[in-house]
Amino acid sequence: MKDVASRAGVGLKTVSRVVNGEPGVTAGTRRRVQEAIDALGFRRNDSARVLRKGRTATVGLILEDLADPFYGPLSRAVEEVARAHDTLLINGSSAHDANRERELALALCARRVDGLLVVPAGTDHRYLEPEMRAGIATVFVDRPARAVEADTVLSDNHGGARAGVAHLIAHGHRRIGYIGDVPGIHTSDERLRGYRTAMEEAGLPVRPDRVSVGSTAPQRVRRAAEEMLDGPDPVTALLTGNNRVTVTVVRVLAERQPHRPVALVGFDDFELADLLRPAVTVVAQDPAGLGRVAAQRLFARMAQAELEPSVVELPTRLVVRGSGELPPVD
Amino acid sequence: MKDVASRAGVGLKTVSRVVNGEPGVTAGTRRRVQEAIDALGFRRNDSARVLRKGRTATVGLILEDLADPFYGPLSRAVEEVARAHDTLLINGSSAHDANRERELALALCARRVDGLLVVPAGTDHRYLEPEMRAGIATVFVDRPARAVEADTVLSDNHGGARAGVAHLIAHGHRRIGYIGDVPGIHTSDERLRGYRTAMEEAGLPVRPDRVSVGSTAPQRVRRAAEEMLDGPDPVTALLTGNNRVTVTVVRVLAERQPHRPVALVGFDDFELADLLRPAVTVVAQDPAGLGRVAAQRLFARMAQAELEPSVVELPTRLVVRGSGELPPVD
DNA sequence: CTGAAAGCGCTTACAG
DNA sequence: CTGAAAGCGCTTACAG
Repeated sequence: MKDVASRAGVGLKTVSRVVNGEPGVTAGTRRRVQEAIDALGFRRNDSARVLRKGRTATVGLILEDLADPFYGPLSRAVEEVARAHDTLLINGSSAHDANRERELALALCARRVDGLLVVPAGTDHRYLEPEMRAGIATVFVDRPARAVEADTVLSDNHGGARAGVAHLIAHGHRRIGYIGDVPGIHTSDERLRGYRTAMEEAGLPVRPDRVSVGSTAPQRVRRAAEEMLDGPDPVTALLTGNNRVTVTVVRVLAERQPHRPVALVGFDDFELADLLRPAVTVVAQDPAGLGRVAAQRLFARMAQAELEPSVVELPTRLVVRGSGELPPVD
Repeated sequence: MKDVASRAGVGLKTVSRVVNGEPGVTAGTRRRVQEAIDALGFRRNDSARVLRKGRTATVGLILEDLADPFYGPLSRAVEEVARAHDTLLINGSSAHDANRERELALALCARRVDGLLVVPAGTDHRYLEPEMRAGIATVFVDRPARAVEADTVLSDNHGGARAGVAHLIAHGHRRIGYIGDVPGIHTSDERLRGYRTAMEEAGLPVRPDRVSVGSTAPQRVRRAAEEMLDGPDPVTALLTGNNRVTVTVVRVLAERQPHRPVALVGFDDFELADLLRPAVTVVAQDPAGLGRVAAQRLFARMAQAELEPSVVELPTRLVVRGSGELPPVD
């Protein structure tokens, strides 16, 4: 910038004005400066700009795994909102690891992102309190923070699971199993609670051998499903707690064809669910909606730091396709 | 940092040493500084650091759409390589728009990312030459840059499509159609070329009414498929040019069941392809491999700017599942 | 072992 | 309309 100024024979500030399209420069001067810029191949360094301005025009998004199809649309929706605010997005995957989440979040804060969106992997987010006090706007998505009061955008996990099980009950099922994710994860706990609620509302027993929570690794899910299907008092229907679980259970059921058909409702929609036979009935979340609403809240808070923390819960939607409407077969 | 120094009664440089864990500070001094840091809630500002150091420890990745399942694993693989180099990743979606690609790339360059990975949407990348000359390492992924010589990592699109069509021919098909993406996109052109090569090698005619390229919008693909299936001289097999096209064609074929079965090989693998009936035979790319290899090349170039530009082509893999082995039915 | 000065590349506040 | 000075928050190069 100094070189441009001396080459154009003007002051530093004039170059700055031209580069930023500010008024108060005669056409002639502007042209001379522009020529110097072109000749020297000058490109403004936004890092230096940031240092003076105090805003980085960057927000961070920490999620579990960018390769999971649930997070692609979520991240993309955040990006679109950020773009509308001329802001770039730094993505980071915690890989389901609380330490990695923390490292990433603090690295983003050290870069002074203007805002931070976090899908919590960890169970204690007090480490973010100093950052939030220091002015980094923070919104939690998909799961609430633990031990910290902050803006949060969730799906109605309890209501969705409850509706899914009620649907199975309405189709005559009484022996319904639940296979879900690791306990302690908010979404996982809420969906299990929804299962319990629906069962209790129908006066049905919640038997421990019909509830299996743990890793979503195919091996574990497969074993859990087989135990429920092959026991002495086998289930006639299943609710699966997320898309990873659903996919494995669909595989297990497909292998058993043309055995006794088992009804299935999956939490989370997935591509091609309608093309499977039977097509899979799901409780659909809106990942893009989660991202959009959370990002909008983030920018609102960035503009107005003194907002009261709010919790928003987005509705889920039961998508009827066939697998959830199979009648019970003993 | 100034406040910390005066509170601890030391110089600025000593604080810097403590913050960065550099040697040459007595334990007592270190402790005093640390106490001041804690008391004041000091957090180093990495933006300022960047300005002095010249490195931002950030790389950018521009792809088409983060919500597309092809790019999730690719982006994630880049992130892992970046993480191994203590570098953050800024993602940006061009949304298939050349102008948006350019805006994003230049915005990332203005922030002085150390490196840039680009899945080209545009057809002329000369706009990046000044940035590359100025020292921003750049690698193109999945498609080559136009009008610029640079590192490039591709899939073997021609070979993959050729193998897919040869597979259909080996199963007795002679009337084989190709439905692909917009012409002008490198991957699209190469796959079409692979189709032609295989047909010509078998002495089969490449008829214009059996080749349809254009938008991957379901509506267009559906019409293209129906024309080839319902014409006077209908195809007995199809090669689809990417995952978006495959999904739509699978839908069309499923709706026509139990009509005359049509063989299908899809370019790109997709989740649950094995659960469809028939399971879908595909030419699988390795999106994570593309991301990994490209990112490794990027960091190699960042370390050693004078490397000769190279082009790497990753192999594809034919995954036999059933749809590609259906015999021709007239 | 420790620190004062200069500087990274911009913008802000002010004066002319 | 234009520019010189100060400063954003660090690190580098050097001296003590």
